[in-house]
Amino acid sequence: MVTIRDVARAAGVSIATASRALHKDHLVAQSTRDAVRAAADRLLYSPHRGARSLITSRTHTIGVLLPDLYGEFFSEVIRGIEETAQAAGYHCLLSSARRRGPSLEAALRSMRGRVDGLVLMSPEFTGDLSKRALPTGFPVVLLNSPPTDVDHDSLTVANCEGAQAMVRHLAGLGHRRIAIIQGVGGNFDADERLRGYRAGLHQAGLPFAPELAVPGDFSEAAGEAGALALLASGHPPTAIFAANDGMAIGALFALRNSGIRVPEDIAIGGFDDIPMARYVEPALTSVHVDISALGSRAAARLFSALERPAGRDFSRETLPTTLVVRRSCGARGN
Amino acid sequence: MVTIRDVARAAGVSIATASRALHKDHLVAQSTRDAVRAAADRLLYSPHRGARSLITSRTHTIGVLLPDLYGEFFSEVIRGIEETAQAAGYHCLLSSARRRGPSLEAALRSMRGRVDGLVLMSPEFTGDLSKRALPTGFPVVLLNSPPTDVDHDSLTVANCEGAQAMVRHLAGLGHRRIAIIQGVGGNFDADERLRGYRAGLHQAGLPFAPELAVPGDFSEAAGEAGALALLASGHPPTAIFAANDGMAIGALFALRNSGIRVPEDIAIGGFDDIPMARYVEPALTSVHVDISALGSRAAARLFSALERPAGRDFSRETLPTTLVVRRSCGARGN
DNA sequence: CGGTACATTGTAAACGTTTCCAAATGCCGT
DNA sequence: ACGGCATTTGGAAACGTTTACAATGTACCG
Repeated sequence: MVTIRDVARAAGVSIATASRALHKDHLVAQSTRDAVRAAADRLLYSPHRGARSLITSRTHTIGVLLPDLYGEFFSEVIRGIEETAQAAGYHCLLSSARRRGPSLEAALRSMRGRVDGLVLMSPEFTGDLSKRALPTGFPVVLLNSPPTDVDHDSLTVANCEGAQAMVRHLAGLGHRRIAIIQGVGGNFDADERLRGYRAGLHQAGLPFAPELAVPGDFSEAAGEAGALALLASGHPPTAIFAANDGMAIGALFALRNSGIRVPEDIAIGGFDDIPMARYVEPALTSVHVDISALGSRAAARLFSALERPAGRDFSRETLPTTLVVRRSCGARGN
Repeated sequence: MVTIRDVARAAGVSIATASRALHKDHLVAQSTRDAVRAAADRLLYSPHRGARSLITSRTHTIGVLLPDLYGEFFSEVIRGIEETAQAAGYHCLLSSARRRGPSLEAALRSMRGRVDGLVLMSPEFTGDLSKRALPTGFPVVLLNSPPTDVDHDSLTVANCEGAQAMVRHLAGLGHRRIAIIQGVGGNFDADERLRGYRAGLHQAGLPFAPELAVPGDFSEAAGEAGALALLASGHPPTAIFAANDGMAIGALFALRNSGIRVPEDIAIGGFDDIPMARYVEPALTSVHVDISALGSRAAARLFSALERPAGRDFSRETLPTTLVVRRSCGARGN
């Protein structure tokens, strides 16, 4: 492993000069700079980032901690983050913490000294563990976390509004029995989408019927199960709002297998508008979220926080959602 | 930022003792060990990994370098890698290098001193740059790379066999004009699948017709375009083999929009069997690859290489593929 | 009671960088 | 000719760890 010491020796200078020649150009003579650069190239030198970070206390790496890695949603978030990070000259240390609590805390602590900041998506984040798990003042951008935490930047999508728009749209098509397949309880996104669902019902003058709100966990399998449960309930709904596209696609699958036509017999709407949504049959009506932009913006926010280290006020931004009407909801013209 | 020095002072011992108390249990008295641990807990100490890696020359991090981050395939690979890494106490440094050449080389070099080893998926990897970009002897596991490189472990899927099985299956259903929507040229997976396609044709006694081999790039959009091109060609095929599921789904979409029934008018087969394959309509016949296991095994292989540092012989393993018959190919019973 | 072995602890070097500070060199103005 | 300044360089400290080695104390054995 070739170190800067080897480069210095090869170029016939001290390691201090070698170090300077490799970045701070103006402090070193042109000729020695060239010599050092040449030597470095020849020896295929590349600096040991760990050692550098020790002295500069900058790792040029951000941590990315997600609740899970399955599915297009997280995939797109990661893509957005990584793209922005790479453009800014940063690396991404990726980790998934399946549940909160000690596991999340341990994951956070194990990142110390490895990352300059953190993008943390934890819809179940309660805000209390940051004190224990993170050095105070450590730059963190929270993704889709409850608004209880005011000590960090945070980025959310307009869950409630989006869900409400979806339900309003379905009601506008004449549906009076609109079911929801929920996300997992205690999850901020899930709760907000449920809230939007209820608000939409209320706005349309429809009652909230508990038997039309079935549980789920954002997986395709849960969508299947949810749809089947609704069918089995004797008095099925005429429209189903799934709290994410994965479940909507699972529901679509289950209905098709049960001989139910979508949208003629039952209309379906999803949430997130993952890339796959437009390709399924029938194409899925969904609440569009610019997922990769969510990641992108989170990373960008983090980098700007890394520039202005302290004394800044934390912001909370909500990304807008838009209803994307496709065939699965049965609106005419699609 | 609390260092081991603070912990030592708080516990009233030297930093050496503090360090020892935190892992090498047997070299320190029980009482002091407890005292140090208590102090560390109280101060929320967690060691600076960069500093530690400097002396141990172990980062407990592996680099993951993928050609792209879009789509379920990469997403599943990442999931498999991360899961295994986490179980082994390792972190993942994720990066995407859109093309080979300087960008890939730079990405590799920028990882020096940050990672203990590397999982590198580069289907266009030519093997020559490893000398320049990587220290010799640096543990690397290649994913889906051409077999030209014998200096590294490598993991591949049975591309050729899988494609061949698919074509054989389609031919067995009576199809005589079987088209392929190819992957991007120069890509190892793409080339192998094309080779399997030709072998399958040959085996079925069918000629290779150049006009039935349209280009693609593994994206849904390419699948759409490919299918439309085949339709526009005056004499369309009766079956289409898309070199991955993304393109197959795109093709499905295009055919549906063109009023072509699948599988009645045209049969379709894909490759990879991404999770979404079974949910589309009609469910997609595909060549199953255990994608997350691919990532998992790559990581496991890397870890075992990290144990036995040198002098080992490099292995090349090929993951088997199995044909999964669903409705899109028109086989009876599905 | 002296010596040896062991258990426990501390001192200091090392890892590969960056950067502060001082030293060396050459140039200029007076 | 000489002091002062600018430019370029090197020595050495520092970052937070781990660990080889030395030092201390204690117990046991003869």
